[in-house]
Amino acid sequence: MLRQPMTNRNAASHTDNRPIPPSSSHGTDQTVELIGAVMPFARNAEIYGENEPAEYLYKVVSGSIRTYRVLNDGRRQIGAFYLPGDFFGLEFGEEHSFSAEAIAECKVMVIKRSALLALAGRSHDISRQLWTLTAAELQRAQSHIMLLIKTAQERVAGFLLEMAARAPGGNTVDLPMSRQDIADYLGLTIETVSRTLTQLENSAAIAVPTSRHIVLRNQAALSRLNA
Amino acid sequence: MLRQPMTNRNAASHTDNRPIPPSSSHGTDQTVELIGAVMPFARNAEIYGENEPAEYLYKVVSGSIRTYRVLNDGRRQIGAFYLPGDFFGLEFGEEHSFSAEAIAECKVMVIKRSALLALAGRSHDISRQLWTLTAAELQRAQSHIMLLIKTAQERVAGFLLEMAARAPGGNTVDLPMSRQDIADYLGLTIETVSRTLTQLENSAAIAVPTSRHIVLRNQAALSRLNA
DNA sequence: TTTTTCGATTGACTTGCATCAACGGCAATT
DNA sequence: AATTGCCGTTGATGCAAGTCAATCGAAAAA
Repeated sequence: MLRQPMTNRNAASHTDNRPIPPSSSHGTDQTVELIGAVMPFARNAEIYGENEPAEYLYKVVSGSIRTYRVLNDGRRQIGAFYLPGDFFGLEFGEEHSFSAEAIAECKVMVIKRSALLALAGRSHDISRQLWTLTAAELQRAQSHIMLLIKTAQERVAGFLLEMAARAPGGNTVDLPMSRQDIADYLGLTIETVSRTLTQLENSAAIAVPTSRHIVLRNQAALSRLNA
Repeated sequence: MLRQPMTNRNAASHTDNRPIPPSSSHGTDQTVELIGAVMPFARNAEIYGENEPAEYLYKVVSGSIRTYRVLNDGRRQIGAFYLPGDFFGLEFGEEHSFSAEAIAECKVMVIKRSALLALAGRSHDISRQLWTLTAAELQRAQSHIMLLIKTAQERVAGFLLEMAARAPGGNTVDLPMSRQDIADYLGLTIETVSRTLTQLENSAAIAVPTSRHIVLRNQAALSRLNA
């Protein structure tokens, strides 16, 4: 159940990667990307920390992001993975409820929350978009809850299907994250994730040509496991 | 891991308890309770089912409600418990993502979603309230996720603290729900819930004068367990 | 009062997943 | 080519929680 304190040994490094002033703003479209500046982040760099004031909303341009919480004894729970096109870091309250890190080098569009909220006060369109984003997060969290009550096989199958549905590319999945990240998302250990993948491979449900690249051979079988 | 198909054997009965037309509507306050009719539900009556069109938003007047999903093999996951004053059943999409049942006799205020959405289109106040409700649900779901990765003791302790924080009444908690409901909320079995409660009682953290009535003797110890 | 029923508790056992530890492959560094 | 570190895989062992089954109460029914 327990694990070494802090999974991500080589986290941080984070050479004051704070948002810089917006560069390009184009007119007054009724869209949330209104006032975005693109920022690069290095592998494992922290984008924001839990309980920090939530000054920005973020959109993934390239690469991928994980959000997580750490319990007092060091167990880490990953809340979500965000892929290109996804928004993250939107808070209703004033503080971030998770920490966020870059999984690998990535580019992230940064949108000032105060500007967004001001805009939402005037535009029904914008305020509806904020509601939309929160509702999408809620759906994700609810599916996540359903995952966490299942067996190891079901969790891994569900995870693979989720990733396949999100990233384009037919029945093949490229995982940007490590086994440790997957384990911390699914509430398992890396060993169990690894073993489960080989089980699924042996039962011909998937193929694992390289460890970060997975082919879904029998999507129906995976779905059957999923629920 | 598995359990008999469908936990709630004696559910339903549900003698067409569908919402009746609103009775009292008072002016045009900028509040979500605008167009509510109070409806009674019997113990275990279904208020709505998963995937049914989400026609209404609900507010608990008295009694309590559980929402849940059932997996194909019969495992039930309770999404949340709702106590007097709580809203439930708000959906961003067109369908309910959980089923809802009355835990015991209860009264529920019923608010037409279409009217609410129309209103939200005109009132920033209302649309902000909708966002608020969704954001509150999201927070709950995220805490629920954190619960589900913990040990049995930690889950039960967390659950008791959550209930104590929500219902007034100092360090004493009245549980409206059965052990099976608690188990399905925490991803445990009734036996483990029961055993864990007696453990907590033996370690003087709580007292259990009657099975639905629990006294928090050492809130600090419970919080320490909680995370 | 006695009986019935349903929920809660307890005990014995089984098992799935975590833990611990060793090993192998790959990429970056020297 | 050799070294170092990281990441993933595999095997052996232990424990926490699940399963099965019996019993106990308390509340409802007779």
